[in-house]
Amino acid sequence: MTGSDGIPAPGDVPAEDRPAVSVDLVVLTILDGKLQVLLVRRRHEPFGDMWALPGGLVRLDESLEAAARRQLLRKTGVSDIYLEQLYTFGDPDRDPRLRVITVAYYALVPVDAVPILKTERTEADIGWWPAEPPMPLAFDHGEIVSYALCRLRNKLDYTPVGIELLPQCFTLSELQRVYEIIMGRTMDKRNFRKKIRGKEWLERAEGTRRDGPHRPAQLYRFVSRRSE
Amino acid sequence: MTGSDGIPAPGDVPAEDRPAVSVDLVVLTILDGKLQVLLVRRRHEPFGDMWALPGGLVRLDESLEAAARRQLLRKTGVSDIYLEQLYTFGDPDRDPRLRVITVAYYALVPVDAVPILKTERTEADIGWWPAEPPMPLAFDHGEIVSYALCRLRNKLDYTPVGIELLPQCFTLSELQRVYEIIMGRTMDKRNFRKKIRGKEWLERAEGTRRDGPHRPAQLYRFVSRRSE
DNA sequence: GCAAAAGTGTTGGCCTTACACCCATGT
DNA sequence: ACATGGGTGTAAGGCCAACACTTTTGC
Repeated sequence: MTGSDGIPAPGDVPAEDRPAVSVDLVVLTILDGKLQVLLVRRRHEPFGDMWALPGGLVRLDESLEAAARRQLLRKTGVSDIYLEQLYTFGDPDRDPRLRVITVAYYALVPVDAVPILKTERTEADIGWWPAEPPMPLAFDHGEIVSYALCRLRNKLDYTPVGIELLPQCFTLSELQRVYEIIMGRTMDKRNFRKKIRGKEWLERAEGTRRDGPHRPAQLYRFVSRRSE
Repeated sequence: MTGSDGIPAPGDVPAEDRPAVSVDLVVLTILDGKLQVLLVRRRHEPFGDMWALPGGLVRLDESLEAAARRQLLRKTGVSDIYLEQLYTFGDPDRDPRLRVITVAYYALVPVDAVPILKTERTEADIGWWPAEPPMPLAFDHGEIVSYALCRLRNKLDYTPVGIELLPQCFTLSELQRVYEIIMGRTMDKRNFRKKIRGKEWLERAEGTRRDGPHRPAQLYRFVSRRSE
């Protein structure tokens, strides 16, 4: 069956003329005062021994987001996390073996929510690497990471994205540090507090954090988050 | 060859286990004082006789954007137009026949740049339809159109998107009308002019437009656009 | 008592909004 | 002359950036 306009219906295209479709994940966290991205080491050609984004092929019966969550769970053990579709990269030459179109997602995880990866990476084949400056990655994954960082920064202007990088309770200074790390610049403490106090997504939690020879800090919490 | 993590390399997946990949286009214009979207009438099941977004399968050797431009050229005869990737829709059930993942793009065209479509649609199988209120469309195309409108409105806040809907020379009133139509609300003439005058992407053109029993309007132009 | 981070207000500039009248032309 | 859209300024309020000192604790 062919459309009246000469365009074949999808089912008429031989399956071998179809590209493969994958998802790739830019999983970001804050570690050592820097944005870090989760990478896996490739074991095979092409790009053997290079670092790459975690990802994998989309199964025929799962949605794109489900595929992304499956990869995330497999690599990090975390589920129920902030995940957003980023962009779809489909340059015909991005994989030298065959045509692979990849739908990129990005995820933000509090570093202490990823138990497996809290240890230093030694020579394991998965680990956190600084998101900047860009390092050479397999395929077009460097470009995908840049794109994710760009999106994250824009998004921070109008949504409480920093939320996802902190544990349930946190101090305002910790939140400010997250913002500073993402934006790559320092901010004024009073202005920062003025801006975010009054946001509807923030509320005081009970208790304080005392973690040093100084005044304890009031704890805060995000309203209506996972586990509420 | 199988990855050390048990994940098959893309080439190891039988081609028949791959989804089909298409692009769909949300081509928007302003016509009759409304945002209108270009639709084609389906001639076959499923969704026979319903209206749908123009689109088609991605060829193995072309990039996603190239596929989108090819479809755009085929349906409208226009090339060299503003085109942006929107989102990728991949619900397993979005096409009842087989798994089709579609990468949606949106495009903005000045209505008078689409010669074929300036006529009313009669009973042709392609034509402009008001983008709002939403009408029932084939597949998940209604959702895609909503998404495009949402994106367009957000984008208008910080980029001169309205550009793409106007001919090369235009009056400030015409530009304001574009903004009003996109945003769905009226704006104050003096404030509007204050805001956009001083934008670096706008410059006065020579001449005026006199098209009625009233004062002629100064023409403006966008800097560094196609044909410059 | 001192080191270290927590906490707190005011001011000036800029941007956004609201608002009303005269101008140039065609008929 | 009049009808029609083109064109212009000002004042008030809100938002953002700059800026310095006191408080509470552990040692």
